[in-house]
Amino acid sequence: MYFALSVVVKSPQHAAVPDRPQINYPADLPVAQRREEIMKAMRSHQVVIVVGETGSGKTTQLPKMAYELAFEEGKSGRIGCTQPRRLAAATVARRVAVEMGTGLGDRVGYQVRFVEKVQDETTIKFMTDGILLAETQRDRDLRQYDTLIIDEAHERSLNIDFILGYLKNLLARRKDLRVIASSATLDAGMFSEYFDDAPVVNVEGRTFPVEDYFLPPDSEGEDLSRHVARAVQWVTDLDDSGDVLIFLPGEREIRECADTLEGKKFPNTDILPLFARLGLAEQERVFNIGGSKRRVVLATNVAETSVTIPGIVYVIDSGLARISRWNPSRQIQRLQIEQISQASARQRRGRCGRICEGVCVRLYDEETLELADAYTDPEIRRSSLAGVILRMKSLRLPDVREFPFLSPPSAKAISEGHRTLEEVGAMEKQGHLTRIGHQLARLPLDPRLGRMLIEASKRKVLDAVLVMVGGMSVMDVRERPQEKQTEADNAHKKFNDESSDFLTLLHIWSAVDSFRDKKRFKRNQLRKYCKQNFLSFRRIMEWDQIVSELSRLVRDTLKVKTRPLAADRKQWGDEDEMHKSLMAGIPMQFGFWDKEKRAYRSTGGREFAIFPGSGLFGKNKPEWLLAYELVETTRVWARKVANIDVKWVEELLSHMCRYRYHSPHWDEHQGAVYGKETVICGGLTLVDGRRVFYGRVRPEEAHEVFIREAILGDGLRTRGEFLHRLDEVRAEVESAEHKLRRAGGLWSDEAVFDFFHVRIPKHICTAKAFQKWRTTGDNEKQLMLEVEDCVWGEIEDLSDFPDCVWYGENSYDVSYSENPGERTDGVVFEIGMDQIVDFPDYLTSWG
DNA sequence: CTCTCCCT
Repeated sequence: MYFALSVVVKSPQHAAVPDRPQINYPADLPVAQRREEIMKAMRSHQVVIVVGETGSGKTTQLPKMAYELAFEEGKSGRIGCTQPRRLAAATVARRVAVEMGTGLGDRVGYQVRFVEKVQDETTIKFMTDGILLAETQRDRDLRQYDTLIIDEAHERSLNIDFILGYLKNLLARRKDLRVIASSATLDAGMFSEYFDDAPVVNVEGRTFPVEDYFLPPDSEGEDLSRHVARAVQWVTDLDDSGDVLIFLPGEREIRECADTLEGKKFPNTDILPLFARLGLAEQERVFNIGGSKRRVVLATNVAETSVTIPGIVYVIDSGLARISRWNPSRQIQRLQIEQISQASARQRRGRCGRICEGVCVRLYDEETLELADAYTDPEIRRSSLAGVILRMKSLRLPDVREFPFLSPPSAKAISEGHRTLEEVGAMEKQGHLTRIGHQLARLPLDPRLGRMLIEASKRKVLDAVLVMVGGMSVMDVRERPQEKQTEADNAHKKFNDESSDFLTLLHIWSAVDSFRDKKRFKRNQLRKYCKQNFLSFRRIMEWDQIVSELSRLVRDTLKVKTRPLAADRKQWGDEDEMHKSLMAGIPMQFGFWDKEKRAYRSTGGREFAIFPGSGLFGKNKPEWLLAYELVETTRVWARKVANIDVKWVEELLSHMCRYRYHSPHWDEHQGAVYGKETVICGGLTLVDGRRVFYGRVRPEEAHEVFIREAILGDGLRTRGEFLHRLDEVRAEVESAEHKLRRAGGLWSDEAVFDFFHVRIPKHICTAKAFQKWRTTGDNEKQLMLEVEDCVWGEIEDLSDFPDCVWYGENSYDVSYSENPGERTDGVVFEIGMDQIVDFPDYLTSWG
C-alpha cells in the first residue's frame, strides 16, 4: 500500500543533476503524513527536530524528504545520515535504496568501519556517527554534505553529543547546511532550545496500545529470579502463548533466572538468553520465530536498542541495568547495577506492542518509576574524556570548557582527561599537542592503545604489539557457553600464557593465523576450529580487520612498515620490550601483591584483584603486575594483566617517580660517599633503601659529607700534608681551650668546614678525585689552615698561660686541663722528685 | 571465583 507523490521539478537550470527518481513514501508510515509539515519546517529553519517513536518511519523517510528539498533548491551536495550502530546503517541504507529504486552504493550508499559502499554519485549516505566524526578530521566544514540527519539523538552517545556540539559551531560558519536531529525522546525541548529554538515536529509511532502492570517484590524481600518467575507465572495465567521479553541487568542474573524458570517447567516454553557476548548460534535462536513453542527471552540492554526481537507481546522489566560510570579521580570504571531512568523504562516498554496489543509488567512500583531519573545520564558524563579532548585539540577547537556540549562534562573529568593525555606524552602542560599527540589523533583507537603502538614502533616490537592492541580493542574472542564452561576453559588453556594475558592474545592469534592461505583465511576450516575451541569466529574476523587497518594507518602516520606476526614465538621479538610498550600507554596501571592485605595494591591508593578470566588467575601471585583496565563490579578487577619487572617502572616512569635519598655516609673502604635511595611512584614503594653513590644523586650534599666525614672525621687513607697541619692546629686550639677553661669553646667544626668548603671544588666527594685535585699544582697550599681558621672570632691573649715556668734555674712544664670534679682539673705543674724541695709555695696559689 | 553496550 504505497502512494506516490507527484513532485514537479521546478527549475530546468539544474538539468545537470542526474535524473530524479520518483520518490514514494509508504503511506502507512506516520512520518509520511507529516511530510508537508516537516518540509515546511526545513525550508524555513536551518535545524529541525523530529520526534518520533519507533515505527514512525523517520529513519528511512527523512532522508528522502531532505533529498527532495535539496533537489528543489538545486543543491548537489550529499545528505548524510548517521546511525549509532553499523548494522542499522547498513540495513537502513539497503531499505532506502530499494524504496528509491537504486542499487546500494549508487544513489544511496553507506559507510561503516571496514565497509564503504559509496560512489561519487551517492547522494544519500548512511553511516555510523563515528564515521562522520572521523570525517571532521579531513574536512573541517564537512563540505560534502548539504544536509545532515543525526538519528537516535536521544541515545546521547559520546559520538552524538560531540557531533551535536560540532554542528552547533559549524552551522554558524555554514549557513547553507541543514541539520535534522531525530529523536525518540519526548523531551525535544532540550534539543530545540540547544539549537536556538529549532522547530519540533512530532510524529506519532505506529504502535498498538500497551497495558502497564506494576508487580513490585513481595514483602519477604524475594530475590530477583523468584520475582521474575512470579511475573512469568502471572503472564502465563493471562496467556500462555505470546512471546515474553525480560530485561535483566547482566549475564549472571540471566543465568540464575534461566535456571529458576527451567525449574518451574512452564509447558511448551523455550527459555532463551540474549546478551552481546553470546555466541552467534545462540543469538540467532532469538530471531527464529514461527516455532510451536512460546519463547521467553532473557536479555540485557542489548534488547533495548541494538537488537529487535520480533514477535514480543509481553515485556517484563526488572527496572535494573548495569551502568558504566568512569570515576575520574580513581581512574576506575564502575559497573554497578542501578535503577534505570524513566526514558529507559519507556524504551523497554516500547519493545512490545509492535505487532499487537502488549503488556508491560514492571517488577517495581509506580512510585519507584516516578522517582527515577527522567533520562539516563549521557555518556559524556560517564566516560573518560582523554579521547574527546585529544580529538578536539587535533581539530584545533577551543578549550573543552568552552565547547557547546549539550551536557558539559565535569571539571574533574576534564582535568583527568588532560592528565591522561599528559601521562602518555600526547600533550604538554600548557595544553599543546605533542608530535605523539598528533599521531595518536590519527589512529582510530583509545589514546592509550595508540600510545602503545607508537612505543612499540620505537622498540622494534610493532608487529606483536599491533596484534595485542587489536585484541584489546575487540570484545574477548573467547566464548564460554553456559552449559560447557569447563569444556571451554579446557579448550582455552592451551592459549594461556603463564605470565601475560597479552601474550595469550598472541597465542590465540597464531593458532588462528595457521588457517591462512597467504593473506586470506580458509574460512570454513577456521570456522570449524573456532567452534571446536570456543572462539568467536565473528570477533576473530573483526580482530583481523582491525589489525590490517591499524598496520595500514601505522605505515601512513608513523612511516613504519609492519609484517605479519611470525608463526614461531622466538621470532615475535623481545617480550620485555612488548610489555614496556604497553606500559607507555597505561603507565600508572601497575600494582604489587601485598601479602598481608592479600590484594594487589596499585597507584593512587587503589587495590585490585586479577579477574577470573585472566590466565594468571589463581596462580601464585606475581609480585608486580601491569593491568589493562580496572573495572569495579563486586570488587575492583583487573581484566588483562601481565607480570612485569619493577625495574621497568623506574626505567619508563622516572619523571613520575619520587626519589628520596637519606643516610649519606663516608665509606672509607670505597673512598666515596654512599647513601640510601627510596623510589616511590604513585604512592607505591618501588625500591626501599637501595645503596646509592651519593655524588651522582645529591652532589652538594655528598660534597659536604665528604668534608665532614672524610676530612674532618679523618676518613682518608692517604693523608696529605694539610691533614698534619690540621692535627697540629687542632692540638694548639685544644690546649688553649684548657688554659681558658673553655673545652670545646674555641674549636669550631663549622669554621673548619667552611674553610674547606670554600676551597675544595664542589664536585669533589671521593678520595680519588680529592687526591687528584690536591696533588695538582699548588692546590694543597690553600688547605694549610691557621688557628684563626678554626675558631669563632679572635682568641684572647694567652700570654698569661705559659706552658713552662722558670724559677731560678729550674723550669717546670705546666699543663692545663678542664675536667671539673677530677683531680686533674686545673693547672698541673710537672715537678720532678728532685725539684720538689725547691718548688716555691706561692706558685700553687697563682692564678 | 566473573563484567552493560556501542563506535573510529
